[in-house]
Amino acid sequence: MLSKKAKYGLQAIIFLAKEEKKKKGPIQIAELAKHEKIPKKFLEIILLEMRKHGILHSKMGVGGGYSLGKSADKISIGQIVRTLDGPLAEVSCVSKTAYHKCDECQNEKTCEIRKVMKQVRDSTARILDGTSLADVLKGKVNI
Amino acid sequence: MLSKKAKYGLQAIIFLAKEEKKKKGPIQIAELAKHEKIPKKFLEIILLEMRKHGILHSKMGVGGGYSLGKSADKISIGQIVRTLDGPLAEVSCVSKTAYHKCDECQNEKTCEIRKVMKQVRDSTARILDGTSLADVLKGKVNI
DNA sequence: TGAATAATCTATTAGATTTATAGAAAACAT
DNA sequence: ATGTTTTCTATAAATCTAATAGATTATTCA
Repeated sequence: MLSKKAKYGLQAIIFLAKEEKKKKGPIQIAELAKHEKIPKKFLEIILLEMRKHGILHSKMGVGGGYSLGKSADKISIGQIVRTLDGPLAEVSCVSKTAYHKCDECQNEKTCEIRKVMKQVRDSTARILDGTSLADVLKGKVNI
Repeated sequence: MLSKKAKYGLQAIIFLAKEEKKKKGPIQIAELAKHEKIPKKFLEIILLEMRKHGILHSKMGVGGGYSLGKSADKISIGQIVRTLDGPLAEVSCVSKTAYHKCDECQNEKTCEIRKVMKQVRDSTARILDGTSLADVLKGKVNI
């Protein structure tokens, strides 16, 4: 399950992307928190984390606030989820961004659990890395 | 990420399925724990949970132990993971087995996060529900 | 230069979840 | 009856999640 952190983060960045389109300047944490009904102090942590990963850009002081760190078609949902919730993989031995051997593992080459979970990771990554914020805004994501 | 519980459970049931093929009788928790290097008391809980879901069968007393609750081709990896770790879905509003509205949600119909996460759930479910223990034993799962 | 604004940093915390462990009770075979 | 094996109840340490509080730093503008 996605954590609240990831959900809040997705809500927030989608809002920022929408505002960006309207050519408004940066949005302040307080406004964002109020609009999306997210606890302000918690949102601070979330935004900061995304900024440190280059997904967002911030500016202090008067007229400051948060805006996208790159164009919406360059930010994938996969990047956002990884930043806030860690690797997509269900077992660390199939993670591309944070590989390490499972402690329980006897033999990675023959592990059948690994094979199944690799399929899951790959299909998840294909979807999440293949969907950008811009796609989401355009409603390009179909059910 | 899969919990240790789910990993241990998968290891254990794969071992049971292999032993079943050899026409041995039921396997005792102690033996299973030793063979798979799983803390015995923790394994008890895990096996019991799978038994209560009909995935495993148990017998008390001398000559007792655990065996599969149905044939290996009728047990999917999806069932096992759901039993031990809960729903596959990343957000509860796209879960088939445990649907409920997200608390943060303003409008489920238009939620773009939901649309992406529904794709992820569906592809994950397709893989995990489409892979049986029998497939795993046959090495039918390809990387 | 100084006041106001807004992000950033440090620290703490309540509560939930995960990963176990201990011991007693119930079921079963011989 | 006795030993074997699962099952139930209870507890606990460690970690993670979600959040809050307060001080600090950077920036703008008058």
